[in-house]
Amino acid sequence: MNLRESLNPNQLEAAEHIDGPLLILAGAGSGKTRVLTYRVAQLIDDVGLDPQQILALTFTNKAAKEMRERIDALLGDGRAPNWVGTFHAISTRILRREAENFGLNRYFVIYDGDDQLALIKRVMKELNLSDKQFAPEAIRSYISGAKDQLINPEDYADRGNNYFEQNVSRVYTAYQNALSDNNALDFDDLIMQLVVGFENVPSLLEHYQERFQFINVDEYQDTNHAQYRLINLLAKKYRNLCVVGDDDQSIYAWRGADIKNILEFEKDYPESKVVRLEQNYRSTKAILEVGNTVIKNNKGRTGKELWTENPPGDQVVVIETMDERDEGREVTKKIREEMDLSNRPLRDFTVLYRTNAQSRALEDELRRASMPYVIVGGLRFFERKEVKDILGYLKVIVNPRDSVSFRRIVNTPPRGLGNVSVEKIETFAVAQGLNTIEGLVHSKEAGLTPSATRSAQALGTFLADLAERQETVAASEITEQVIKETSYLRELEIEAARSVEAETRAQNVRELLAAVEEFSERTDPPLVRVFLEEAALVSDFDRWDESVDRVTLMTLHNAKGLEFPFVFIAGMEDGLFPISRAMESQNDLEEERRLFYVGITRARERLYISYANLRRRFGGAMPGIQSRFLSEIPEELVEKLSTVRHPASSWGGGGGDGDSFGYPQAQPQQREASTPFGSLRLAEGKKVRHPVWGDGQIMQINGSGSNMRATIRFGGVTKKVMVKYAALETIK
DNA sequence: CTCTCGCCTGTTTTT
DNA sequence: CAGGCGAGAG
Repeated sequence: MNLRESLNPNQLEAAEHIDGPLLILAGAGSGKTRVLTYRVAQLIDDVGLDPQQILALTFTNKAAKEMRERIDALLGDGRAPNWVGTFHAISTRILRREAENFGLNRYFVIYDGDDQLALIKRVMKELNLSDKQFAPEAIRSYISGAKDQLINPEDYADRGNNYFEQNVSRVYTAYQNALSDNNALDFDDLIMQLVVGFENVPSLLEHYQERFQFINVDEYQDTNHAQYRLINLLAKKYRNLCVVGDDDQSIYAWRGADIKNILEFEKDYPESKVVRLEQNYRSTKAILEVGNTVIKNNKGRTGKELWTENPPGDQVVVIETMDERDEGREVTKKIREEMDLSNRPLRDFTVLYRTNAQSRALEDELRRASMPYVIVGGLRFFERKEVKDILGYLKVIVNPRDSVSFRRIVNTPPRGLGNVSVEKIETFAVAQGLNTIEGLVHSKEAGLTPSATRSAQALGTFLADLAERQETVAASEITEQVIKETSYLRELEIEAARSVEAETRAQNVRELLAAVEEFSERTDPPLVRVFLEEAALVSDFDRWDESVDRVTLMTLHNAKGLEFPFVFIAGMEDGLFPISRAMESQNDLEEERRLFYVGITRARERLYISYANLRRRFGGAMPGIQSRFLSEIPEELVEKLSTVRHPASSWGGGGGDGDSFGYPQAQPQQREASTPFGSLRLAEGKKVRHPVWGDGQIMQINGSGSNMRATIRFGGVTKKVMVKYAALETIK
């Protein structure tokens, strides 16, 4: 392995740094994975470190896998470190190993967002909190936020809270107890419990500090406080901590990521070395310049300016389209053109968008054009109803205390065990100190109707039998038995004859079966609980096989860390991107801009950006006004295309109010304004009442959502108002 | 107890 | 438009 030949001077400086903290500020496409892998390989090969002393943390399994493989390839002798994984996977691994020391049961199950919500709803019911008054989803996100901040229920209760938070606090306390009763941890717990555990048991922390003398963290700008703390604890003793990140690509503030972690790294580790990687190896000069100019509009960044020796490349293409279908057609057309022009495979193309819902129209058009595609993300495979149903059985088998899964499966498919019976069984089980399976088996004593008793006992026996055999039998066999016994697949297949959805669901079940079989073949021993672990921690993104030749569709968030020769960013409209909720605060808007930056910098050769003048959402239509971000792109770097017929005079001229991109904006009849008082539908010509100026007529509307401005004539005077602040009401 | 119908409401992003 | 939820019938 020759570092000198493979790396540029800055990369080399980072890769050769051995002792002490290291911060690598790595711009998009600057080869950070390369540096990271070389560094680790070097630590092992040249410095002679035991690979097991190295810990490497990533955010996706895919990134972890890639890193492991690349290190392996460099070393070429199978000595690659074993502790390379996502925060969640590594934490889980330690938690299970040390469960007894942390006061946990090592067979805990992992609850995803769905399970969390189900449990929260139940807890709320027990507390007599109306889910109308307090949205369970909102409570869930508050609790999740608290855990990201390492705030436990007691601390949460002690903070000066408002009324809503006081109720969150009650739920949080009860929810946490319920989790423990269920022997379950939610996603956020995986990190938090480990931190808490380490803090409570110093000897254990010390053990792991000794074990992991060299720690690497990828995407450091995305760490939240709990993750930060975890790293901090582990690295405290030897301070051999290498973090890599890019503050310009921080796009997860909404889930607790704290950009301060990277900005203040040097404060935390004053002796640290800082290396900047600013040479970009990925994109053309044009693309990079577009990215640079856009991101410059953000304040509060460490300030990098990427450069490249790559060719200048083509202008960025901005396409105006009529509506989302037209946009889909246009994207398809451009892909075909590029393919024909330079003989490119489909896998060279990706279409990125802000919200998952946008994939639909794109899919329709791709399908119509018979262009194979794959959607990465969206509703995750392991979160689909039918898949979760089957997994629910497995979860109960592994952990019969899991009442969330128990409730899910006890009457799925219907077996005559309704609410009344289930509650009787549960009350009985709790009173007798039995788990759910035992409760079923002994349900004769629970006071059910005779037919319900029979049903419950049959289910109980079935589950107990599988639970008993789970250590000796492959996960695939257990899953097959569940599917057979419940007739789950058979029912779906019968239904599939007349319903397309049923066919899809049947396929998902078959795919699950295939996944368990694949797992059972490659794992030894192929235990159910290990399979469940994988299912819980593997995202759809990780399952994506990029070697198959097809167009990739995904959200901009999912695209981070990837690159494609041809990138399309669709739905470039105000209110959609930037998303309306983010348009009011500077911070949120800057995060949206970073997201745009991430999108731009995915492209190697060619970047297409499109927007639609009309976008159907829900039932109705929303006018599409081109995104404010478009005006931040220097005109000379842009080639404008449009499928919309314009009067010749409208072209290229500074149309109207100056914030336009040179296109005449669509003038649809109605636009929706969001105001603190709710949404308001306005249209030009409509009459409105203003609290100060009285009645008037709308002459012109600019912007949309919370940014809508209207020009209104009140008698003789014309006023421009910000709809959000004007407290208008419509009148006949 | 189960199923179906119709109403309501909601789309940001995810480990 | 779709998925969730409550009410009411069988």
